[in-house]
Amino acid sequence: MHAYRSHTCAELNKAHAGETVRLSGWVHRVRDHGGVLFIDLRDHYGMTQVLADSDSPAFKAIEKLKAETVVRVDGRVKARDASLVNSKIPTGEIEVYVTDIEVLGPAEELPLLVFGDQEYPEETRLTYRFLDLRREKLHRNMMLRSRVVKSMRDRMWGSGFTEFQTPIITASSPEGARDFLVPSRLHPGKFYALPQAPQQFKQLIMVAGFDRYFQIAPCFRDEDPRADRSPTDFYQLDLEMSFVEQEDVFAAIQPVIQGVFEEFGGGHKVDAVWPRISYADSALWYGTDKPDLRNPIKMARVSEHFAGSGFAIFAKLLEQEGTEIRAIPAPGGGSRKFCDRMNAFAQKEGLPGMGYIFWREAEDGSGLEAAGPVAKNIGPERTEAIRRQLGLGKGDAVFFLGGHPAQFEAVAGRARTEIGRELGLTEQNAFRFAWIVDFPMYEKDPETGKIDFSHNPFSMPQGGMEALDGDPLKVLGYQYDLACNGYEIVSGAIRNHRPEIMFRAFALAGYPKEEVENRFGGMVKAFKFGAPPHGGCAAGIDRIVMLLADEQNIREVIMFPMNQRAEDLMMGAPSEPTNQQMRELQLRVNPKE
RNA sequence: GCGGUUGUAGCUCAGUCGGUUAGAGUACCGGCCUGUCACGCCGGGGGUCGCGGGUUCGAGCCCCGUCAACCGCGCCA
Repeated sequence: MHAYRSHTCAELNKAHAGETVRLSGWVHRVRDHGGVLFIDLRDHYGMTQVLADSDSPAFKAIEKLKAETVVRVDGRVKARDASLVNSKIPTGEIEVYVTDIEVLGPAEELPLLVFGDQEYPEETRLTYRFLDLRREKLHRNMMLRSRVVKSMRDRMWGSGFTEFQTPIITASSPEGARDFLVPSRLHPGKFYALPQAPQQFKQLIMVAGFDRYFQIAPCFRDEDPRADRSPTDFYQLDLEMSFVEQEDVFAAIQPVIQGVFEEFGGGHKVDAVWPRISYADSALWYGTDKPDLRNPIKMARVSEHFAGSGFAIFAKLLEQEGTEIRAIPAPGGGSRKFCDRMNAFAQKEGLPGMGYIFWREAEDGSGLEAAGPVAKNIGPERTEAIRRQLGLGKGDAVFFLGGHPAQFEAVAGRARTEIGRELGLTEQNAFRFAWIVDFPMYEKDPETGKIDFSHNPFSMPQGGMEALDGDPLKVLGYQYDLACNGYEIVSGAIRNHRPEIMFRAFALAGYPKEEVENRFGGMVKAFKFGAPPHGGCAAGIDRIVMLLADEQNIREVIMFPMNQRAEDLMMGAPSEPTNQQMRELQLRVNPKE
């Protein structure tokens, strides 16, 4: 017989009754009844109840077992009496009467219990990640992740993509984030960088003529984390294609993403038609470039109704260059209490507040009445015009925000989310997708006035060279994101494969030709020797699994995540190097102060 | 770097208006129990109330500072 097991803990059923078997696993739970005791024995596959009574030679040893001890048991499969069947587990029709037991791995008192659904602080969970991973939820999440990655890989192969690996220790690549640097021993004072994405490599793979590439690629960024953003490193389904336009990339990736969401989305509705929304429209309608389209609320410009109106705050504001008044409709939000609560929300988010109007039945029974301070100030005609523009009626409300859009757009977006959620307007059990397109190539730093790339500098500007002769802030790129339920899950671009357009594009952002050649010399050189037009994208695997697992935090779908301060509490990273290491690298720590 | 929330037993939490010996559940230890599957019953050990200072006759509770964790902003696809 095998040293450890003849079956897994999920395998046995009535058909095995009478057989002598060997199982190994963790002691999940012990139920000691004195003369008879039960153990739920758990392994990766499932759970089997084993038991012993005082006649069993193993009884004495079993009595002493503690939770999470790893044991090997030998025993006889017993069909359970009909009244004793446990329908909750697949092995519930049988149990194993233990004749011999061996402790393979003893366990001390646990800092975190594996059974039950007790919640634990992240610090404990991360320090003892190996215990947390034994628990049902994380174990399930990691298995889901594994299957999602396999499904993506199969779908990519099925679509004619080939998989290649690119270097991890490489040169700095300007995706916009901070690089992780690795000191070079052979070249003291010089550093490698971990790739923020395999961006330049995959473009070079296209130049090398491979046509359709993909990779499940680790990406490294030295930035602060968020609940939906893993610090230090994360994984992307990275792909690149030659001789394609934007719509070709969409057509290639949509079946993969849609297929994965249909396969693993737990029956949630999955959009088959993904609208294209311009960056400008997305900002106006949703206050973000990653809108949650399950929420039907669409914001709108309503400046004209306030210009020269009796609502002095907004009327004055509109006299300034570049200001707007925007409205967030709130169907069903027509109560003073709700409006005040949302106003308080806006104030908490750092705005002076949101004016509002809501419509109710007039007290004298004469019909519709507009309530709220804004309605009084602007008068009935303007109020009615707003109501008509937004298609609102009795029981509905509308909130107003004014100023320079850049300053309130993001808060407006969060207020939209909050309103949709509070009023129950946001659809449940659905995944809603949209391509956000036409991103601006450049943005102006509000403080220094300096023009810089707003996203990836390697994107092809729409209109090519000629477009770069006009106002840089008006130039759009062939750059796109896929938004799903309020998360950005894919990002990509048609690349700029023409060196002369690249130099011009970088010059607009203030980078001289020499610097471009210096920093991206390898790629620029490659483009001089016959580069195909190409483009691609990368899908955030952690985020996709997070959505599929219905988790709010990305750490719930990563096997060994960092904490909020980018520390690995289990492995003790980062840690101090030895003196010897520092000497070899010819480095010295220069402390602050 | 900034803001919010939290910090009490191994773990999850309660702790009233500032008042006498800081509680519960769970885990752990001991005892009882032959049909449980979140087994049950009896008993026990376990506390720098994050840390430092202050106010007070008296602080887990109030004040100041500080540290840590998480969430958010900045940052970042």
